[in-house]
Order: sequence, then C-alpha cells, then structure tokens
Amino acid sequence: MRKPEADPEIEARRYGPIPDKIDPAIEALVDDIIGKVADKWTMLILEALHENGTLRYTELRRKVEGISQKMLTQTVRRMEEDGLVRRTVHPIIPPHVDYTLTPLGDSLSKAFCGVWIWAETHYDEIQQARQAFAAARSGEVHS
Amino acid sequence: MRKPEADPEIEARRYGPIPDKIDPAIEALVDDIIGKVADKWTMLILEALHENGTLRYTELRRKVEGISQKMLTQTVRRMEEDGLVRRTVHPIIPPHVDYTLTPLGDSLSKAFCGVWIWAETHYDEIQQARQAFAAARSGEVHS
DNA sequence: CCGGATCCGCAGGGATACTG
DNA sequence: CAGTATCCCTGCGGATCCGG
Repeated sequence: MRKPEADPEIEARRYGPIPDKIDPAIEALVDDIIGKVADKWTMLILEALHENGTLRYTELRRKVEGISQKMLTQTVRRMEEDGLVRRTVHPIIPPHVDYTLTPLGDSLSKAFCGVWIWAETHYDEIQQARQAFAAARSGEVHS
Repeated sequence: MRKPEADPEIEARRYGPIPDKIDPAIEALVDDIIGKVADKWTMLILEALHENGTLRYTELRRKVEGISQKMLTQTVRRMEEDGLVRRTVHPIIPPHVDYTLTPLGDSLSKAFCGVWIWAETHYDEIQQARQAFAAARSGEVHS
C-alpha cells in the first residue's frame, strides 16, 4: 500500500519555480509548521494511517512500533488540531475511537512519500557512511 | 533557490509500485532513519545548505533561526556521520569550518522538497483548522 | 575572535498504574 | 478500550568557558 501517489497539487507546482519566500512572517509560519510536522512520531502515524485508512487507538499503537501511549495521544491530538486527522468517538462500552486522515493529512502523507522512498533507497549508503565515519574516527591521530 | 528539483532516482520509482517492505529488519532500519531524518533541525539545516551551497558555522547558525549552538553542532555532526554533510576544517586562526551537502544529503533535501511545498501551500488551511478546533473546544458542553 | 565543549536547570518523553 | 495521572529520567536550551 505504500505507493508513491502523486499529489496533483504538488505535482502541478513541481516543475514551476516556487516563489522564494520573501515575507518573513510567512517564512516563520512555514518554519513553525515544519517544526510540528517534521517529527518522527507524526510521520510514522501519518504513514500508518495512510497505509491502513482508518485505525482504532490500539491498532494505531501497534502499527507505530515503539510509541508510548502518551506520545500517541499527544501527537494524534495535535494532528487533529492541525486538521491532519479526524478523530471519531463512538460512545459505546467498551469505547471505540477511530482515526483517519483528512484530505489535508492525506496530502501531507503524499508529500512525505519522497522521503520514505529516499529512506528505502539509501539506507545502505547511510550505513556505509557510518562505518566509514567510525573507521576514520578510530584511524585518527590523537595528537 | 528553493526550487523543487526532481531527483531522477526518486522520479523513476515515483510511478512504479514500491515493493512493500516485507523484511522486518529493513523496516526497522528505515524507521530508524526516518527517526533521525524527520527532525526539525535536521530538515532546516538541510534546507539552509541546499539553498546556500556552503556555509560556515556561524552563517549556518544565522540561517537556521532559533537553533542553539549545541543543537547545531550536535545535529550537524550526526548528519556528517550519516553521510549527509561534509565538514571541512581550515586549520587557521581564527578557525574556519564550512559545511556542505554531500550528494546523499542533496538527494534527501530533494526528497523533502515536496514537504516544503506542502507547507507553503497549506499553511493557511492549518491555521483555519486550528481556529475551527479552538472554536469547537470553546463551544463544547462541559459535561 | 571562531567553533565548540561543558555545566546546569527545566521541559518533554517513557514506563507504569489507574479510571470511565 | 481508550485514555488520564504519576513518576522518573533523558535530552534540550542558555550561559559560560576554552583551544587554536
């Protein structure tokens, strides 16, 4: 399911020049958004929901390996606040809450697609770089 | 300079099906890389170097607004270790150290390009979503 | 002087226990 | 089941010091 679907809106701008950010207020805003969005857990949750469509709390927790309940709740709430995720509570017992991407969240997950592809394509180069770095370190002359 | 240059390698795979990650070891590796790369400072440094080509420590510090010296050094060192950045020390007085992206780092910055475009395109929608969320909160019946 | 290492105070994240 | 509350500890930011 992790297919690199192209977001038409992004594709449309992909080969046109992006107006270089001039307005510092806009720049700060964009940087702020990057700050919230360029987060490990945000990205992994985004991916999990993009792959699975709709997930319940516990399902999401299982898909996003290693996340704590606190960070799952916290991150998903901020994503809801930012309009990336829709949270639906079914008032039954036992409780049933499911999460799904909004169109906005879906567009972001598509924007991140290139990064996933990059990671899948280049992870071996990173490992090589780390080994080379470690080798250089140990080979250094310690004055 | 923030142009959405297309990475040929990514573009080539963009419309083909990505082999769904099956090997859990690879998956863990990719998630690990995402964990390091999906970081606010990493992304902002990547962007600064992509825009400017080569920067000295202090220049980089000025381009990446709000970063502390500690996080700048720390992040840039990890990026060097992962092969994203090349760090060149000129042994002169006063010291002169400059940073530039490796081809690997450059390819990552291109992969992140879609996210920048997304942020620039949708930041107003996020703000609206936040206001709507706040309005819904204040309009709630508090039990 | 530049680049960065070090120390410290505090916020943020992890693990666990508890509740509607 | 889906969180909240609590404790604890890592990790970040800010200030200061240092080597070249």
